[in-house]
Amino acid sequence: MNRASDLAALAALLADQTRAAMCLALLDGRAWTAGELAAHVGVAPSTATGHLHRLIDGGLLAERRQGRHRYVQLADPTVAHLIEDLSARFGPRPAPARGLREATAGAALRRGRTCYDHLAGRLGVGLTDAMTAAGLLDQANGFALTATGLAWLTDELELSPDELRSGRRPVARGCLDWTERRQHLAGTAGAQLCRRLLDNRWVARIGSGRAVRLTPAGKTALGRLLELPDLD
Amino acid sequence: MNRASDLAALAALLADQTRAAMCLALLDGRAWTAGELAAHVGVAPSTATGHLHRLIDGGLLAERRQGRHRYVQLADPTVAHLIEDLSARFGPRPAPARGLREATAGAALRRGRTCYDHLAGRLGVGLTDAMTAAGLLDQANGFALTATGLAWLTDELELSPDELRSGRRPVARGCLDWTERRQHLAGTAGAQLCRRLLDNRWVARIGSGRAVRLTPAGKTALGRLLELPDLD
DNA sequence: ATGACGGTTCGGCGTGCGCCGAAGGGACCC
DNA sequence: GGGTCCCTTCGGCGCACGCCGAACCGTCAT
Repeated sequence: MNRASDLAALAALLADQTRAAMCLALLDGRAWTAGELAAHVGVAPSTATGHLHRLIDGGLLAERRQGRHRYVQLADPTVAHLIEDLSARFGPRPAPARGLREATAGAALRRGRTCYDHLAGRLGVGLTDAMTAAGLLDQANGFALTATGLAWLTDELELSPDELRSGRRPVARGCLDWTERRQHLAGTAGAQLCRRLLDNRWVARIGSGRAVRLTPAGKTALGRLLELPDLD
Repeated sequence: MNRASDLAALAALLADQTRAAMCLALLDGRAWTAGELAAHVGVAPSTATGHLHRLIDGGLLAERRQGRHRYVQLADPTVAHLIEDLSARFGPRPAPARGLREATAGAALRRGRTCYDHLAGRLGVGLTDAMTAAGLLDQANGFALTATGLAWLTDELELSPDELRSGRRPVARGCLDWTERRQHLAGTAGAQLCRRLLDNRWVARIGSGRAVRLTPAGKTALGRLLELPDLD
């Protein structure tokens, strides 16, 4: 009985179109100000304040006050995973693409983007497939790094073994992509890998959104380590 | 924009206490009649009808009409996983346990139960741990069967390899238990394993609910295959 | 045929909640 | 200090939705 009200209360946080749009925007993993979010989802600042209160009280969002700004972001990776999981129940949006500007932006997003803290889009899925083909990842019987996969991350990409297995978060887990309808690597391994590729400038952000692209340097460097498919 | 309304619409289905209670009841994986559900959650039959309509239209539930009865159950395993995932965000309910009857029922549930179509509770977690210790399951770098684990299921427990890798559902996946706060085996492997243990009468249902127990026969048989921990 | 039963449809009631604009309070800049 | 900016609180409006009881419709029993 009480369990049901907890579940209902949690679901109610996402059951409003405005709050849902806020959470989807925050899936980029970055901190937004209250005003930015209000403008992005198209409501008055006062309305946004109320929504943010509820989301923070419900534990989905975390806030950081700084001067006269109030930054807000997803409380932790499990929240991002929850929202991705829920979103995955809908088919890929064919993207109406009204103008050339939106069309190319949509195409860039489908090509590669960050999904909270790891890589998604064709880039994320392609990388995951390449790692699977190389025997680094086991996708057939679940979703886990193989022993060689773990060694590859620490030796070739110089990720810290300690950071990889920190906390309760699983090292490797699948995250269902809403455009590709395919699993891609998430978990701490996915997050660390994404960070390393960005740090190395093998992958770079396009503009200020979630879209990313493989740089020429990244293409050659990764090509030496894996059999990369053609990522358009 | 449209994506947000989809997400909100899906969440709205679970955002009502009555519908949430219905879904939690259906987590036992069985088909309930509309009247049973109405009585269980404490609303009038007419109210239940409306809720069931929405849940079915939203794709969370599937119906099967039979004579003057209308049976309803969760549409597919991904729905069960979704609800379990959401529920896992709350701590374990300490179970107020008003009377002896409820206390023992709660204890039985914590000891072992089915979670939609696989085993949970201490039994499910213990079995998962034993399989991990035996090198059948990799929990450290994700959640996947090892090659020997796959062979064990087909050779020792005579599960059909074809059935194991049928459809889009992953063979092995972790499901977070709300009493133990630990992962246990789900996915087709978890479902097939549960079915086999019930068929063998190594595990038996207690009464008509979700509670199950290890039978003496099951204890000796499984003890030959694994290093089973003490399951109280 | 008659009645019991499970489920559904419909109308009506109450309320919870999402929205806004106006007014107020800190933080920052000059 | 004055002005600007970001955010918040408050009051009020209106819609959406959850609830029930009454009436109705098949199905199954006797």
